[in-house]
Amino acid sequence: MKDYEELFVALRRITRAIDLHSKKLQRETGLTTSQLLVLEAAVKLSVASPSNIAKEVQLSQATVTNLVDRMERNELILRKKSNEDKRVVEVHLTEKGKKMIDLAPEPLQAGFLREYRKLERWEQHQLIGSMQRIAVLMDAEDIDASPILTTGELLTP
Amino acid sequence: MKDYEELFVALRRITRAIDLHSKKLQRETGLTTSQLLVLEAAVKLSVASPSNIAKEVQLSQATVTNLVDRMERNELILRKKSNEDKRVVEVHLTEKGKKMIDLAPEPLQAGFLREYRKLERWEQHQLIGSMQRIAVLMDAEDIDASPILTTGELLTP
DNA sequence: GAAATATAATTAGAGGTCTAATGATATTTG
DNA sequence: CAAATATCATTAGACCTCTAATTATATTTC
Repeated sequence: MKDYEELFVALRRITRAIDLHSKKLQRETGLTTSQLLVLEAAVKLSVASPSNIAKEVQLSQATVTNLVDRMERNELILRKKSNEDKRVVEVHLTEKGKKMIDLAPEPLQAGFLREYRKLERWEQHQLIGSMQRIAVLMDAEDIDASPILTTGELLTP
Repeated sequence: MKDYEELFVALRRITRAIDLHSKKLQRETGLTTSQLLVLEAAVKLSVASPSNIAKEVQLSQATVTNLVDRMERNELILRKKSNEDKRVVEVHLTEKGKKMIDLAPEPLQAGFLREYRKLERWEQHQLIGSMQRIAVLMDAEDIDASPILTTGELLTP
């Protein structure tokens, strides 16, 4: 039993729960969690370009392009080239997109939120603090990350 | 600003950090985190069938089949039909697979583990406790999850 | 023992996510 | 101004993940 195993298992359970919720959201509303976040970011940002959205929601630019593609196909947003800078694409919500954002449920499980809101303020803060602490530790660069495998023969080309 | 937003952001950062680490692992060793977990489960379980592995690592059976496919292609494992029950497939490690499991790094960032191990025992337990609490809340059924959208017109067919 | 039901695994299809390569514009510099 | 360099977006190619449908084999039941 590795020393971090409990933590790892809990992390995986959470990750999976979030993913499953996203899929459920999609079945019920047609929008996944990521799409909803991008939609919200597009409203919030004064210049809703893919790169700005990517920064806002913490995804790569390529992933945002992918999500925007799908939402454009579903007529939730429109792409428009910027006049100032022709490299830049502006993402605009359609009427349908605006309706969607009003109607869409929260990106976290209703059951979870209900329970979370029952907690004392200090308990909520403790949870947030713990998660942020882990997030910071994980974001940190893997400074001493020298490749462990150097045999070559085991690597997939 | 929604009341749970900080928590949500931290969760997303963690999820992403884990994913990025998995991709880095793959570049360096050819194995993703999920593949490594499946490999370890196959060693650990007395009957290493896809369904048992799925239970062990908390993934769907279909996902495990997918991972096993890839690892079979990379000659890390072999499939063998069970003699007792012809529906059952047994996953066996090849020599290459065994070597791999010995050499593979931990499924969490080295930097994270180093910092984590520096924490006092009670701090580690607090982190684990918080994570488990969140995991439990999220796993719980969405009991009152009535579809919020019922207009139909907004649904993707 | 044959029909109905159940279980194991796989396949099909849809998303999500990333990096690396490419294409289109802008900006900088000799 | 023209060439070199930057930046923004998209495309290509991998992999992960899921649910629903399908296939093969077991088990149950009449």
